[in-house]
Amino acid sequence: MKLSFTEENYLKAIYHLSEGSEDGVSTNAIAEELNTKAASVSDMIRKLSKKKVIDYQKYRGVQITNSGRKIALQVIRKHRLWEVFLVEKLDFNWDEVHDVAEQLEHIKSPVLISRLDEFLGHPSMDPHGDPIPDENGEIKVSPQMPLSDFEEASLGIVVKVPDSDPSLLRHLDKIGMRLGSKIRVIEKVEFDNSALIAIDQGKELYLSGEIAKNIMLAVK
Amino acid sequence: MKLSFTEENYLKAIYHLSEGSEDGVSTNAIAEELNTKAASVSDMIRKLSKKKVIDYQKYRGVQITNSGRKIALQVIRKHRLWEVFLVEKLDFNWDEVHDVAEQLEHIKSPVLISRLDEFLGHPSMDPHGDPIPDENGEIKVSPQMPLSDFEEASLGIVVKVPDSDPSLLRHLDKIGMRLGSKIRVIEKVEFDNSALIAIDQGKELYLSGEIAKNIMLAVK
DNA sequence: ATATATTTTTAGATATATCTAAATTAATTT
DNA sequence: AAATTAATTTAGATATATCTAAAAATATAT
Repeated sequence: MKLSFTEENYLKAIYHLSEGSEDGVSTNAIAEELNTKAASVSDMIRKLSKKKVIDYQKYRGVQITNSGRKIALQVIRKHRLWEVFLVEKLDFNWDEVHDVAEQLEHIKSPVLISRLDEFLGHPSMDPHGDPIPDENGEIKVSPQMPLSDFEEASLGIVVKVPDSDPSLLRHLDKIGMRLGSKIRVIEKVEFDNSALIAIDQGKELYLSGEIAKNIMLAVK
Repeated sequence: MKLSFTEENYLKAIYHLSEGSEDGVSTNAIAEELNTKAASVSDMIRKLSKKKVIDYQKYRGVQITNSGRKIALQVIRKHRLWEVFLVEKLDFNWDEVHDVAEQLEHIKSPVLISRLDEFLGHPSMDPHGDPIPDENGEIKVSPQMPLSDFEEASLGIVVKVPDSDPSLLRHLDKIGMRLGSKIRVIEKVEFDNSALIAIDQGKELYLSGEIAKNIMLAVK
């Protein structure tokens, strides 16, 4: 199955949007995710449906098929392996890799990715803590929960952060939060869902609810 | 100046075809180089001309401009650096890298290439002996001549081989010829332009004229 | 259950990159 | 210099990926 650059991006978006919910993915949701218009999405949905990578009934949203999921996971695998390469080998910061990986993930080569995987030592996660699917599309997910759902006086380890927002990642750099950081949730502010935390036993600081819900901590 | 994937490929082809000759590059020559039709080339030539990367007068062929040459050389720089990466870091053979590099050369990232260049130790040539232009598009060329032009009983070092023909490269592997190989031209056969040679003081063998004219040897 | 709002699809355009076939221009031969 | 051949361009299609505006279907509110 050969998909174009654009088709791969649609499929990836549909995969991400269908994670953690059984419902079909709506046209509008896809349009928003890809910064395009619902009309364009309708067209593309028809194409992808014809290629059997999604199931689609008019006005009922789409569901990714097994073969579609497999393709999406291979694209995601490539994206995350390239991110590891950029950070580990080329000294990119974690906020600089997303856009470049968005391009690199579409390079077509049967051998390139397996060789890259080997060169990098078969990493299990990318620089933001997202798991890297194996050649068969299998993913190992560790149990985790957003910082915002942790209770007062609880402890956790940062295992995942959003990968596509450089400004958030630079802010995390500034406050010294990285993968593996030990977080103590000291106090939760009901008014705005912000939280007072300490990072690696350091200075205490407030984290907005918006950030807190995007930081995933390991659940033992 | 932003060029599309396809525009970059046209410009690269025009650059290669205009090397070593002052004449304009013909529409047909470009079409053949890119395995497309003259009609398509005519369309693209108009576009590139409007962008001032080539000079063009109807029916008179095209000349690459300074700004066009600069862009072409940056694409070539990327292509060759990626080839070095694939061979040096990912253990690709020299006959496997061309097609992948054709894709990788179009990745747009201001920092990626300078970091890659540094990671690779600022290499001066690619796996086939082609020089890698620097950030300013400067190329250092060593004096060289095709094996076919060497006289009987002369000696030379292999400094360059064609990059885009895997079958030739695999053949060179088989006969043990690589960059740096010492070549002794023992005898030249007038009938078919083949040559009897010895590689690295090894066994003697005949090389067809077709191959001999594609192998570049250093001139003292 | 009817009216209103929202979502989704269709219809019709635009832009890129390609093609074939026909027309035009240039080059070559006699 | 006219005829022939070759090269190049134009005209008109096709396929992809996108858009806006209008129509149709579904969901929500009263």
